[in-house]
Amino acid sequence: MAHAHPDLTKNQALVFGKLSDASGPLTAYALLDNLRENGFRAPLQVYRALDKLVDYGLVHRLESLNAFVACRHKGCADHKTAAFAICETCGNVQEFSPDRAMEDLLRWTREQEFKLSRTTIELRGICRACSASQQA
Amino acid sequence: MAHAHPDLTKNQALVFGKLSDASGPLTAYALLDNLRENGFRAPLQVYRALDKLVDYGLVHRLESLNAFVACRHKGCADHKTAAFAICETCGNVQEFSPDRAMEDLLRWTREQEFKLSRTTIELRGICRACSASQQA
DNA sequence: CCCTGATTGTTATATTATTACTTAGGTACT
DNA sequence: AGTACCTAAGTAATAATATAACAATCAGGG
Repeated sequence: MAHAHPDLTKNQALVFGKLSDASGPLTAYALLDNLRENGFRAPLQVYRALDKLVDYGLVHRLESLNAFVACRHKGCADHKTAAFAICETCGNVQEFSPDRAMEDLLRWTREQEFKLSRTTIELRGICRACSASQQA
Repeated sequence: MAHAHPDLTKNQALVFGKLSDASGPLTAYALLDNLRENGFRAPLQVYRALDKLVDYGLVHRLESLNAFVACRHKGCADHKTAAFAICETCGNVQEFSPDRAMEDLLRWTREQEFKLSRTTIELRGICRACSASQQA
């Protein structure tokens, strides 16, 4: 996990731990409930930690779910080109790196002289496993 | 505006009208406030209309803003490949159609056998006009 | 007329996120 | 030690976004 980021504070480490252990995305309030036994009492404790973790590139926000996932994608802190495929049946999220697509988007931003700060790419649909089990 | 969609109901037409007249994205509650003089009283009136309009492809939801824009992109109801560049300084939103990028994403979905239902592509940054005026 | 289905209206509530202010901990300098 | 400064953390209140549940209305077909 050789990411370039400062040491995490106590709350950041707790939130990152929960997200890393989770099998899928968690909402801020799900994190809060999971962390009450660790002394969390208020939403802001979660949101503040999430802000930093997203800054550091350790966590991604899924805009279309209002939820958060730990980054599984080596090096994504570097180039910020993560995309997500979200299964609407099982809720699983797969992170991938659509390099060609990003090239095209970057070409557009250069042509338009748009100074890109971040990119959201989220695909919604049904994953292979769910399609397979559905067609029974 | 030759889109293929059923006739709009009264509320749908009101909401679509406001969005078409607007210079940028509007939130559901901004729409509600704008439509009080037209008899709107409750959020659901807006949300229900928006659901249909998004279905019909007349309106896009901007996930990263929790806001909605009328579609400016001819034919987007057909292939659902709209992308948005959102200026964080002036709030303007530009819709475009990143065909190459979508090809790459579709290739990925085929490889993964992921049944795509919808795609969100949103770029955040600073538009040309705002960069130009900033550097004064 | 009566049934049906779609739309709309209304109230209440759930979910997500932020503002404002306070308290605590560390570091650097004197 | 003292204090000035900065970051993190705690707390309370509230704002902003979205949905559930149910009642009323309206149009068309038999």
